[in-house]
Amino acid sequence: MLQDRTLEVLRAIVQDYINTKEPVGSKTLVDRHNFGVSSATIRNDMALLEEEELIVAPHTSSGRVPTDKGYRLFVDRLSEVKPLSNAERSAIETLLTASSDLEDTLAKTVRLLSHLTNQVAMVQFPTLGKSQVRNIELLSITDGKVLILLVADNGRIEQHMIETPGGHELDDLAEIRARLNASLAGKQLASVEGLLAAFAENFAPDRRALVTRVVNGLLESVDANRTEKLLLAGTGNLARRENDFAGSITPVLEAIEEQVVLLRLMSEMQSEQHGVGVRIGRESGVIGLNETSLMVAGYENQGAEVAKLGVLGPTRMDYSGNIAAIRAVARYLTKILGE
Amino acid sequence: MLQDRTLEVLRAIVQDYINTKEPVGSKTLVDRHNFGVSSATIRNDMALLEEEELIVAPHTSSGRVPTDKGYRLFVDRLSEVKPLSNAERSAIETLLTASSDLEDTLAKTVRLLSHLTNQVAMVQFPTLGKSQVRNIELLSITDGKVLILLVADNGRIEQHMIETPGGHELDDLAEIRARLNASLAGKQLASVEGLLAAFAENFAPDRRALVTRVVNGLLESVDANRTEKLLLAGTGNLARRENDFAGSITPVLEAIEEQVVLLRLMSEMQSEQHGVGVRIGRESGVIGLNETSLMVAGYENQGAEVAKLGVLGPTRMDYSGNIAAIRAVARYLTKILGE
DNA sequence: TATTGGCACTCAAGGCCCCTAAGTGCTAAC
DNA sequence: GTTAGCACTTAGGGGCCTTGAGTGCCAATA
Repeated sequence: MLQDRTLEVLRAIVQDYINTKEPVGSKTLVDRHNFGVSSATIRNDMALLEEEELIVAPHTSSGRVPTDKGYRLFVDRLSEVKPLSNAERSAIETLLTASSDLEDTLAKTVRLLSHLTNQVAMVQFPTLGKSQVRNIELLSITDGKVLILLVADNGRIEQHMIETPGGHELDDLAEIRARLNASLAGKQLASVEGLLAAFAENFAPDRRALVTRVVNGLLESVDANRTEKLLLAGTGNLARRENDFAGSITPVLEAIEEQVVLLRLMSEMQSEQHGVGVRIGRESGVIGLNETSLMVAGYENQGAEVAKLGVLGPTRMDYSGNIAAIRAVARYLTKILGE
Repeated sequence: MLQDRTLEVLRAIVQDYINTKEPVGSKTLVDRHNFGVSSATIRNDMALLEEEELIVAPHTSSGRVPTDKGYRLFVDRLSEVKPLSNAERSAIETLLTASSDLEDTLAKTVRLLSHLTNQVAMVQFPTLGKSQVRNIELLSITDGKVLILLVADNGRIEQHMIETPGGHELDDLAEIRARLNASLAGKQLASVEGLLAAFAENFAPDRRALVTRVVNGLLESVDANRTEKLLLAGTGNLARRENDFAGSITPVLEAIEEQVVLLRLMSEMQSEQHGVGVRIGRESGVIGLNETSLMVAGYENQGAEVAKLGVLGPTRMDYSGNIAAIRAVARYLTKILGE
């Protein structure tokens, strides 16, 4: 087991490396922090840390750099949540104002988070999984087109256009709509598929084709919403930190565009430290994200976690500060969604 | 006036520079193309081109590179549209399939375009400017919330949530909806504001508060839609071409995120060469886009141009090939939207 | 036993020098 | 108008050296 001072040394290395961007050596370390011991002692500690694969030396003779494992230990056991500055706090409160439009609110949130952290920020749309159907509407757009509208109680609204080749009577639509709402309103979205299994059978045979089309469209809506949506901001910050990446940032930008991967990762991540989940470097298991860390926290609506938000950036990032920012934004978003 | 051969030299310089990424000199030029004259003659031609500021030498003694003005002349007078390969043609036809959902179709389009050109691709949503109101719906979501739905005849659907603090009667909503549709259906979106000026006055005083809220919400919808929407793909390609930028790609990524600027540029651009509008380097007047070129073409729906699509990349790009790809995609999109 | 000073060693980075390859402009001849 | 020839320029690469920050190890110390 590593001694206390040795861990302090690790913490100092992580912090200095994050600040200076330079591999940190024993001499500079004792200069900057007052450990009360000599650099030779620190060297011994560093040898231990290196043995544990918490730090590495890029070249035989230059300072040390934290490994993924080192960052992990730092995040898990050594970092304190850096309290937000007043400026940050007030930025959150002024920029993040309530709006009845969910998309507006989330767009503001993601921009705010990217400014606070100087990283790429991500906000997931509320998932429909646990939420309920509030309303279903069927709108006749033209003779051959019907718009299906699915309103969920998490504020999310999905629209899906279907075609009705044979045309459709307004009365029929109204009836289908009424029966759909009767069957589904207040029900869990996850249960919709089951509830609609035999839905078409209640209709006269000559209308079943239309009903089936509507039902399929609705199921697609539900499904499209299970496929979560993501808002992003601050991709420019990635280029600004390019030197933090050994290779190119191309694969990172590609992973970002391929939102599916990010969404999967976000869903898998459980909150760990201080309510924020962290994936460091290769922990994500995604090739393009080898050198990036993700940090996410959940936000709530009506008492239940509905989705996540977080940031993505090079492994060399300010974990303490970002954890604080993410937590604060998640809490504040939860609060204004509740209003 | 520049002679024919001199212009041929410019074309050769542009093409070689695009291919090799190296400043091109007189000797290599005569090696690669058979001009039938010596390198000394070419040198004279190059001196003329330099005088006209069509090319520059990065350092006193190395090959020449086209200027923005040089690219411009190339695009306007020297480039031929490179016919698409069969592979490209079939890629367009297989990837771009009709779907009744506008967003789906555009998302596919933008990805396709980015693959064809290896650049950042952009597709603008149909603008509402010239299009008409097809339908307006008011949906009661909860007691205090009403969802306004604006369906335009270009396939675009806008949703906007408003609050009704005092609650609202379903009958009232139905009446407002009916009268809104009576006044607005089939009318130009641009005229909506004028048509609604005195709309609230037709209602009993005790309902006017609600009506006013609905009208304001609807106007916001119309307005939100004038603010056009943009889909992007292929930002990773930007990083891949990073060496083509003297500075960082950060400002470019920022300009991309700040879609407003891009949208304004796209709207301003008129089709020039072969139906494709081109802005080269500083022509855009946008600081962050000094070193990038934009190329856009319009696509149509129901016989009228509804929006644009195009690509963005470093000024050193394959103009001929990209013009061909953009044209083809724009035409194909027009075609499947017509179905 | 943990800490320390001392020391020999390593190595990346930067400066310097020189050379080469590709290119240029100019001039005089064709 | 074109060309050969020539003197000149310069970025970039290779080689060489120095420097500075850092290391590991060891014997001495508290």
